[in-house]
Amino acid sequence: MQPLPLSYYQNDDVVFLAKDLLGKKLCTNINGQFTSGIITETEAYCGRNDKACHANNGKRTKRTEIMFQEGGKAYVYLCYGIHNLFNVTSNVNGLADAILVRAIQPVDGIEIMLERRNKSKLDKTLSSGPGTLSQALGIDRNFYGLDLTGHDIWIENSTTKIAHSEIVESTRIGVDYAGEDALRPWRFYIKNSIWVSKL
DNA sequence: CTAACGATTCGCT
DNA sequence: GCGAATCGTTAGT
Repeated sequence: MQPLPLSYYQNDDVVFLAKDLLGKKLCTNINGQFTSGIITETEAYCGRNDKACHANNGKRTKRTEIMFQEGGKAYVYLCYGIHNLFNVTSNVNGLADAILVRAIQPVDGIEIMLERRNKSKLDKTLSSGPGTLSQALGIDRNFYGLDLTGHDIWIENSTTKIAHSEIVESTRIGVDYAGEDALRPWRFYIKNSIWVSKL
């Protein structure tokens, strides 16, 4: 399967993309260790008029800079001093949109992921949460700015097609500081999946 | 330079 | 269910 092309990420509708990414396969290849999982939960962050977004209203800092570049890159940042959170950037140069991937269903390299997570058996705690899925896939801040059409990290279509009726929407997690923008229904996950951070 | 804080997780009660 | 862990980023002095 081919990585999704650059054009896929240039879409100006970040909410559409957040939903469309559900069911697709997120893959990493680190020193020959191939791991992947089906994206089961996402959140949309828009660079305009969304106080939950780090790059809201043109807030350019060293950290947010990558979101202003053309879409299709990895935005990884450290949260609570402990966790690496992985986002897909989208839209065209100058418009800072991103999709946070919050959970995956493990597919390839499960033994490798268990080892990275210091776990012995496979259950939802392996990769259902934005910090834990990054650890399972080996994503850290070295991935900041990496091209998602390259060979280290990429996203590809899978045989799993998610019908619109199979998508549950809710408010985003942990963004209470965003005031009324915290009420936007911009979190999406696959109905009936156990690979979700929180019901 | 300093201080406050976070798009979370884990372990303990 | 609750609180600690833990450090880079950010904005302000």
